[in-house]
Amino acid sequence: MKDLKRIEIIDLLHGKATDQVGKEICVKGWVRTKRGNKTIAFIALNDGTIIHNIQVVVDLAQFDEEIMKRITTGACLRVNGKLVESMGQGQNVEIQATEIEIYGEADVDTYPLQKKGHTLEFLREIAHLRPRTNTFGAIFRMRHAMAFAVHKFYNDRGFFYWHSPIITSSDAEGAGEMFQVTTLDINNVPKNENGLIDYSQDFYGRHTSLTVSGQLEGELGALSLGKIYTFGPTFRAENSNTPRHLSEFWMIEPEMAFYDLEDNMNLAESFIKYLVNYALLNCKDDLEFLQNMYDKELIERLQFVVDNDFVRLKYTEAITILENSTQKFEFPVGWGIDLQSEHERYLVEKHFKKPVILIDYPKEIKAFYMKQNEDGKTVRAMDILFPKIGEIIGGSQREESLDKLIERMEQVGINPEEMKWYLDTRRFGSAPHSGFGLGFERLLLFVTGMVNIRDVIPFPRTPKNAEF
RNA sequence: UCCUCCUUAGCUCAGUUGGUUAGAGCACAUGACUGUUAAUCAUGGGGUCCUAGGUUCAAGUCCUAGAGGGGGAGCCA
Repeated sequence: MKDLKRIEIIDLLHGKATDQVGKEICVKGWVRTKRGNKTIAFIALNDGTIIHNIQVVVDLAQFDEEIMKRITTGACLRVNGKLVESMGQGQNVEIQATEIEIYGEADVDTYPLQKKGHTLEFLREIAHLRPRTNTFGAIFRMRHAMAFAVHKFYNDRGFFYWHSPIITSSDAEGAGEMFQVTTLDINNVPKNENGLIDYSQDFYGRHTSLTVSGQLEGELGALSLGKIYTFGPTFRAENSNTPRHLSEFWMIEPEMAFYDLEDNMNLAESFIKYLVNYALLNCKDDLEFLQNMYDKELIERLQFVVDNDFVRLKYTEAITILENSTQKFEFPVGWGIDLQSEHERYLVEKHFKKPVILIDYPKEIKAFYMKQNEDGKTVRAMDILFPKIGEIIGGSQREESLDKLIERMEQVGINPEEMKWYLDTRRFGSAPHSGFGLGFERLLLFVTGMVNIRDVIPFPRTPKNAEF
């Protein structure tokens, strides 16, 4: 077989290789469909670079019947052929095959993917093969684009990418149940004289867990480098079985010295708009596919978010709106309650019909590190609520006063002694600062139009499910 | 964790008041067709009715328990 340089399908279809028309080229990829008659076959070949396929035209008089039989949906091919303008409709160019090598066959009796559509539930059971479908190819290309855009956004604004630890000894982050990390033999755990587990014999000589948030370590970065962001995996051992929760997910947590809550909101809003706009500009083919297949208003909704200001509202005002609404709520509304899903949905989807930033929550329902307002009742918290997916961002201005922070920790039962390293930020050169966390997969739900969070991460981790 | 619905061919599903040999579409195989676009048409093969118990002359169908999945709730990002 002639040794030709491989050209990626994205370059063939997006014009970068138009000068190749009339020449013999090489493409490599996986067979999506094969159809045809006794004299001619059409193979739709996809190499993952783009959602579209290149059509390979095979004159059956020139190829052995046995080779053609082995070319089935899912097989991987190396094809040499002449790039020509297509004689059929549906594509501009196609390849008239001269030589075909089969890299890998896909047995039709056992290969689970077919030409026709599958349910997302079925594809979840074969998560190791689903990236070969149009849908998941589009989603995971967009996942990459969004991750890249995150770094570009912050780099362009002078933020530093800060690596907070994945293994942590702090269990006071207060964001949820933690996965324990240990090398102790769990069948024969060493005990101390009090009958408790003797962690001094463990790998780190102490009790350790997987992080539930990089925020506390992020504050250390902000109070030295000025503006940092983290972007890494996060783990929560909550028994949450919903389409919006994973036990292993990715979170972006910027933290900025000298930012107040207003600055924090401005950053968060421009960040989300930047990401959505980046998707509109750079993921056009994939968005159009997802819109056609799953969500007819997807692109319109993304454009709406880019073009419109988010509503900014104090918690107290939100309670008033809810109390004055004619809507019947399952959970009663009153100042001091933690807003339920139905309340958030009413505000975002019915009352304002826009993303909403809620601020100044009662201190009792928020974390200890949030800055207390002068009213003595509320804290400088902000949640950004999105249609359909709910809370996409949670953040706050942080309490910079050492005394107030210690007082609040004692009120909620956290021992300040164990958080000495964190309190040192307030003890030495404390500064006003703010930050927030964005759930990466929740953002992906919004930009892809998917409705189940298990469909926007390659290998979802949820309670009772850690296959692959 | 709670509520609720679902589990029948490789996939998506039908299956009546419990009753003879469990069906369809797609996929797959074979054949037809000189260019198809999720090609089309014809023919054919293909079943642990989720698992374990129970009721009954008789269970895919009814009952109990379990497993897996969907949706909703809580927790949150």
